[in-house]
Amino acid sequence: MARPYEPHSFEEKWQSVWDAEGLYSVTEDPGKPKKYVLEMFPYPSGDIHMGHVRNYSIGDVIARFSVMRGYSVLHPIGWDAFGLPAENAAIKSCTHPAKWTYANIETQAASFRRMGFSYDPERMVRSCDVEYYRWGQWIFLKFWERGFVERKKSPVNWCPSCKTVLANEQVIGDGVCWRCKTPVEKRELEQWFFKITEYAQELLDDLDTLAGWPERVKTMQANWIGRSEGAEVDFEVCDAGGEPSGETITVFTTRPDTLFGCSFFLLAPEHPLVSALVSGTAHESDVQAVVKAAARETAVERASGEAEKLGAFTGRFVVNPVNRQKVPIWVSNYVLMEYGTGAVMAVPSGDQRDFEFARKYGLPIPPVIVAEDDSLHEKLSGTRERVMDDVPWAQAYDGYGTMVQSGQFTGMRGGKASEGMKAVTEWLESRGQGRFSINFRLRDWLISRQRYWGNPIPAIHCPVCGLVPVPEDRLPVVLPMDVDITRGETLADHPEFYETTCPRCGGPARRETDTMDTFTCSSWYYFRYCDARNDAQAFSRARADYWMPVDQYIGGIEHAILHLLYSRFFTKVFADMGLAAAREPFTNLLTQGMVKKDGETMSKSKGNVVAPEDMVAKYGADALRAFILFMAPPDKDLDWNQDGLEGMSRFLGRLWRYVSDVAEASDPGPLDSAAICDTAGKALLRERHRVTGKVTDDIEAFGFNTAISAMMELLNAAGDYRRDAPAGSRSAALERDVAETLVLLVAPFAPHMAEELWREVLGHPGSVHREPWPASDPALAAADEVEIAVQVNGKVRAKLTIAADASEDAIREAALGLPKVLEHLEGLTVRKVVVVPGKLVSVVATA
RNA sequence: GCCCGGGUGGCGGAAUUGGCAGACGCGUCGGUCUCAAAAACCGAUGGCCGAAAGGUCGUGCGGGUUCGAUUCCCGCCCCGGGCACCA
Repeated sequence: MARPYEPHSFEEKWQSVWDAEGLYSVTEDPGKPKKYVLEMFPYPSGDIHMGHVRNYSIGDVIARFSVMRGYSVLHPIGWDAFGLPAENAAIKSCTHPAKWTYANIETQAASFRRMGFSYDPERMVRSCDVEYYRWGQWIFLKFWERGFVERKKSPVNWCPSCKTVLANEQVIGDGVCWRCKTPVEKRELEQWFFKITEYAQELLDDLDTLAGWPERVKTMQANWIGRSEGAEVDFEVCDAGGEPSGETITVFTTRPDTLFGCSFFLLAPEHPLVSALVSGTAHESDVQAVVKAAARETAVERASGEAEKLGAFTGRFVVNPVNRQKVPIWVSNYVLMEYGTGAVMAVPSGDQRDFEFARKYGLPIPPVIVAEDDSLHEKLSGTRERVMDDVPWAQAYDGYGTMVQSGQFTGMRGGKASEGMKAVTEWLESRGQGRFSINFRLRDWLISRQRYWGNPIPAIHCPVCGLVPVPEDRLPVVLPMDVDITRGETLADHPEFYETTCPRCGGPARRETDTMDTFTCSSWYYFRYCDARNDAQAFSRARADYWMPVDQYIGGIEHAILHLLYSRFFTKVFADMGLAAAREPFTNLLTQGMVKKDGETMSKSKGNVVAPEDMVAKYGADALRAFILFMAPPDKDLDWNQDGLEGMSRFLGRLWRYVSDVAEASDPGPLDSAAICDTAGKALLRERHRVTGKVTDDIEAFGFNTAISAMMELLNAAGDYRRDAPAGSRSAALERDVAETLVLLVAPFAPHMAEELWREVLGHPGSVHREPWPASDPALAAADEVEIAVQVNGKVRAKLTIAADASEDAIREAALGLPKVLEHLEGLTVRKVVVVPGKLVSVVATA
């Protein structure tokens, strides 16, 4: 009597065997094509959740499938182990972040192992290990050497809850911290930056090369980089007496074609010139009021665009270079110091914000671009001088149209990237008062953090020499373990750490006490995996060039900008440093959807967490893995439902029983397909080849749910054959072939059961996971007879069974001869017959 | 406001160079087995009308193209996500 399907009797056994056999250890193999399959490495939060199960199950199927398809597969795992939660947990439970982190890694790794994921154990990295982070420091120094590191004072985002600054990318939604969702504050601080803006253009351009990325991720990155084409225009400032002073303020504009419509000029409240312009004048108090009001606005208000537009006149003027007209300088809160130059030429007829501001403060709104169908078009067409100072419009017009009241440019076509835009810019350029310019929204990456549990920035502040890098041969700067985090201490509270001497002059100096953003650790870990135990280099070029780029990257959409943009930047700098050839890190990207419960994200606070461990305890890892992939396509959100898991367990049990039953007969030897002549046998043989082909195609297209459906169909067909075909006529060789095929197909999804069946039940000596993927013969997959639907006037009236290779004429004739069809054609004349071979016949008839 | 993604049975979902809507699974109902239950197996299962044969409606809504539309086009509605005073 065959054993029942009891996953707990063998799942952990095989995990040990696989480890002992070194099944997942991989080295560079020039004889095979390589494939680098990578899931985003996890933060060791302690317990695994369904999102992990889903993410890593997807990767594991792709990795195992790729091995069976003959690739040399790199499939590593590691831990993104620095970060704030460890500090918070340490404070809460009076322990050390390191202790908490390493303990979590241990439990989480055990859970991953219990899921049966196929990771190369020799490549595991932990970003909080000095063997790893020392190379992060080395990279920092190399970036510094090449001019990509900068320490500067600027308005930065401060999270009051995390008590540290954040990069722009880490402020999400309505101006809240990406990690704790607290509204961030602006502070003027001196901080460390990576000059990611130097790569803005390439980061944007190369999105076009990423054919294997979801369109929306590329769109989000493109929007984030925010390239604008336009011009810089120099405006001469008038002195207090209203006479041109020779000094200029430059603005960036995407619409130089509207320059003749500039009726006022704006400065951001934080603009350094503001106080100089108004100090001691009658306008000072009004302007200061606006500046103070702007400073009080929270990031949330300002970012949402809901803050009311406030402004005050400075009493001063600039000269519009195209018409020498004097326009008043105002200060307003809707001008951002961070974008462009912090100064704006306001064209209220062409920009909605300027329009609203002009209406509020009674400033002129001279039209300069009018649409052909606008009532003003006829009135102003060809008018060079300004004759009209207001518009009968309810809002600004920013579309294309004819330039009016625009001097020698009048009559040209205006609008974005228009003829007029080019002509005005060229004219300015010829006079040295402007130039074509490109502006990016992307800011430099702020990488310093005022936190303890991170990678120390290898820099020294010397009162004599200034900022001095820690010399390469003195790396690593080791993170001291005796900082008392339970009292909220950071490195800045630890003189033993920061008191040092200057490497350049030898005098007393202070070591930098900020640590690096954890996103710096995750920006290059996939390079380290290629050569994880190298203690002389971050990684060797040869190994990196063998494995990189990652062929398939899998992770959450929440990193659409953050981690994925930073990693692309690192990879480009590495390439320019000659460290590796790849200019893009991830060739194909799969962003998996969230796992929810009753439409909500699972969280402890909502009390709706379904623990994967409980599911494994009840149904085994195989059922859980297969089920979470069966529930929905990987990129879609899914709602957890335990009943379905039970169903998956049933399917695996049926498969187990089928293979066990078939294996009871002695091995009949290889199948001769040509020997299968009976209808039932041929049908099963066809199904075996059809399904094999479909599972192969589906896995390649990430259609894991339909791949599993197809296996179910094959098992159903095999069961029907076993049940319905007369005992004497059944082919043992066919059944054996179908059983083995099913085991091979299911191996990436349910690796333990497949292994138990393969080795113990079917009696093969080696691992199923080293077997070649089963082949599908399209000739055998094709049916020799097909059923065709016959429609009369658009409605299916009959079915026709006919040879698959029947000619169109034969199909037409057979269809028109069917009794049902004749019945529906009675009294009608056939006007047209459409034949789609293999699909249907459509008869059109009228009275 | 702008940009993506989505809307298909009781549920998850399947089907797209336009060709039989609802594969596969869950659930439900009925049956076999059992003293009984569980497990397992078999069968039915979009709505409406009908005893049945069959008919008819049906892929968010309204139009259009076509022999034929879940699929293509036009105009909307709803849900989810991203961006948002970016000059």
